[in-house]
Amino acid sequence: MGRKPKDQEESVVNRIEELRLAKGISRQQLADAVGVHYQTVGYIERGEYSPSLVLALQIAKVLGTPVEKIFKLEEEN
Amino acid sequence: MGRKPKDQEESVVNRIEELRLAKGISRQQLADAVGVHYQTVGYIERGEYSPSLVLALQIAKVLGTPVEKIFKLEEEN
DNA sequence: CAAGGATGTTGCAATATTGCTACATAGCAT
DNA sequence: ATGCTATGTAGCAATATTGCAACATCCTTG
Repeated sequence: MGRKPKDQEESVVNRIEELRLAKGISRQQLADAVGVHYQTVGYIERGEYSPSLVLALQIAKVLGTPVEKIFKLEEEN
Repeated sequence: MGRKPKDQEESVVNRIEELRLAKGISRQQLADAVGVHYQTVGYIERGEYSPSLVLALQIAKVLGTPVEKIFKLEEEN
């Protein structure tokens, strides 16, 4: 599928790289664990994409951390 | 924007209607609170769409319930 | 019977997300 | 230097998500 990662209103920040490194796994391993491409993980870590809910739930499960602790909304209040 | 709600691998179930009614608010009110269309809330409640992560986080915030308690992955294990 | 609110459903357009391929760099080992 | 791994970056195609308009039904309430 696909397109190129682009703009998108700068809506979510995440701590997945930090948590991933704490578990000592690579992007490729995390990608395999949740069933996506390693580039997709990269785009999400850099904040170029905010993931779908399913993907976010799977990542949270693998990292053993609740969704709200990993992803935080910006432009709050 | 748009297209029509379609297939999509049946991936997530949710309890947002239950929680919304418990708060006594309509779809329109929930939609206003999170900044989407009321039809969008309908599609999500019926499971025709799984929302984006941002929308899921906003809904969870409005309903005062963590994301994992509202949305559950299917086809687990 | 109006009139209105909440909801369901369909259609089309615009944008976001993902898969996948290909190429680049840097580091670390052999 | 050659290889391998991890990562960044770009493009294209396919699909998912959202906005929005128009219509419907079902329930109230006047």
